[in-house]
Amino acid sequence: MLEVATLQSPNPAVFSLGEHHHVDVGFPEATVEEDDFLLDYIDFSTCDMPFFHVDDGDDILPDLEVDPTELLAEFADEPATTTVLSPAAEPAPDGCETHHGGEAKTAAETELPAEMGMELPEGKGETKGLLSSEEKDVRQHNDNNKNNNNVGDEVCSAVTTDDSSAVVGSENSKSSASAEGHSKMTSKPASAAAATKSSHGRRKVKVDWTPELHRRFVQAVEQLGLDKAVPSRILELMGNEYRLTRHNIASHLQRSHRKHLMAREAGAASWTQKRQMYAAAGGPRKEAAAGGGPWVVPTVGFPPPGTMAHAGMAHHPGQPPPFCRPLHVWCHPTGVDAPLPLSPPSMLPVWPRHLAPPPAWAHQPPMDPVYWHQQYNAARKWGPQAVTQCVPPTMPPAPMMQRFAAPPMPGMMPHPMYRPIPLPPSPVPQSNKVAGLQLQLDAHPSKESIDAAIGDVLVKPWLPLPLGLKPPSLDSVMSELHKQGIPKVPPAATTNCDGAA
DNA sequence: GTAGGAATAT
DNA sequence: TATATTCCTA
Repeated sequence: MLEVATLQSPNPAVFSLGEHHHVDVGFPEATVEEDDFLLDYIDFSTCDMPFFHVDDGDDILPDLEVDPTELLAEFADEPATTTVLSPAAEPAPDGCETHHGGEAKTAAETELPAEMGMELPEGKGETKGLLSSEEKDVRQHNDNNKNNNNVGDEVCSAVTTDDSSAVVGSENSKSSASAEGHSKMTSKPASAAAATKSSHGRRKVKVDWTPELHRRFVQAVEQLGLDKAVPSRILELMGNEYRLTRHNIASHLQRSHRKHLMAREAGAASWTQKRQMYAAAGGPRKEAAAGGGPWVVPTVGFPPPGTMAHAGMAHHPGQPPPFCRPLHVWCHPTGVDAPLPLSPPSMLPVWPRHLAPPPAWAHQPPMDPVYWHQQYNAARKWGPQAVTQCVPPTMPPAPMMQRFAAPPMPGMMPHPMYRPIPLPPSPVPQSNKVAGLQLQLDAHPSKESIDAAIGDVLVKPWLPLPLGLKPPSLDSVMSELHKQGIPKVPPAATTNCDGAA
């Protein structure tokens, strides 16, 4: 028998936006709070809603894009395969046996070692020039899956999604053993069969990155930390229940990152424009009387609209600034996880109303050098764009407005965050001289990294410094931090992550 | 040989 | 546009 349970989420994913968030996606170690919190880690850029609202639980597996007409046409050319594959003609116990039976007699199978399913290289490693009947088999079963919601078929469809899901190993091993045992005609693991099918020069069946799948992906990225979020590791964390390949992950990662950066740039342009408009207007506007609500132009640079800090930039004076999601990580391409439209987009807080205020950690960054090392690496890998600002849910008691990312989750890598550094006088009056602290990446940077960061501030349109003002010196930064009670830089942390002092 | 990631193809 | 595939590099 092929494994079935692993191909379905143990518990149907149920999300709600109510007061008590029932979040259960069957993701290991994910408690309700953690999971929910993870969602809020994600900068939905345009997103103010959790990734998705899933209550059907049936659409967990990646959908496979199959054109039935194409299948029919293909099968018309291969009668032998067609007859074997017909579920009606051969109602296999698990819905897959017919599938494997069909491929059993192909030349492809005879050429393939039984071990292929354990680790089939994707891409260039694919076997080429094999027969295509098996792939067609798979496709037909995929089609059946969509129509029948058959568990067994679901297994098959999941299998077809991938050719080398064995990266994780354990589950695949089970699958292999099952596949081997379930049919005399199938000595090959299910994934191997899929590999065969996808190895005729024909493109693999697309993985449909459903919201659930994407969410798992994001969770994995979050868990790993941006600097360690590489396809193989992501794949490990996601498990192989979706039968994804490293290339699937890599492709999605690449795409997501690209979108992320594009959104950043677009937002940067938007922000620059707004700032210019503000400058032309001559100062903060008071719109409360006009019914539009008061807002102030930020005193420090902010990421583009939709990012946390951008949202945080617009808070009512004297009131706690809205909390912002710290990590700008990718909405689902379909937009199902996209936020409700903000109106005006940049003026609303993004901290979910249904959530309790974040805990106190939001006000104080961890001082663990390892942590900052990770932040540094993340910034190095993803660039300063990957680092976003975040404001605490409530104004901290200290006369310093710090903006830090979400707290390190148990067992999770924390996120890049900004640290406060003194900000030169801003166009907006500051009641406190440290109220305009600008946040900067890397809590304990080397002087070089400070300079680099400052340079970035000067360069990045969304981190503008007032014209004619010079960035603060390192000494002034440290002095101010010391005044505010922030521990001095640990010696070990004063070096950058390359170990250079 | 393998993995990551950019570029390119579909 | 989303995804797969290829190619290059480390």
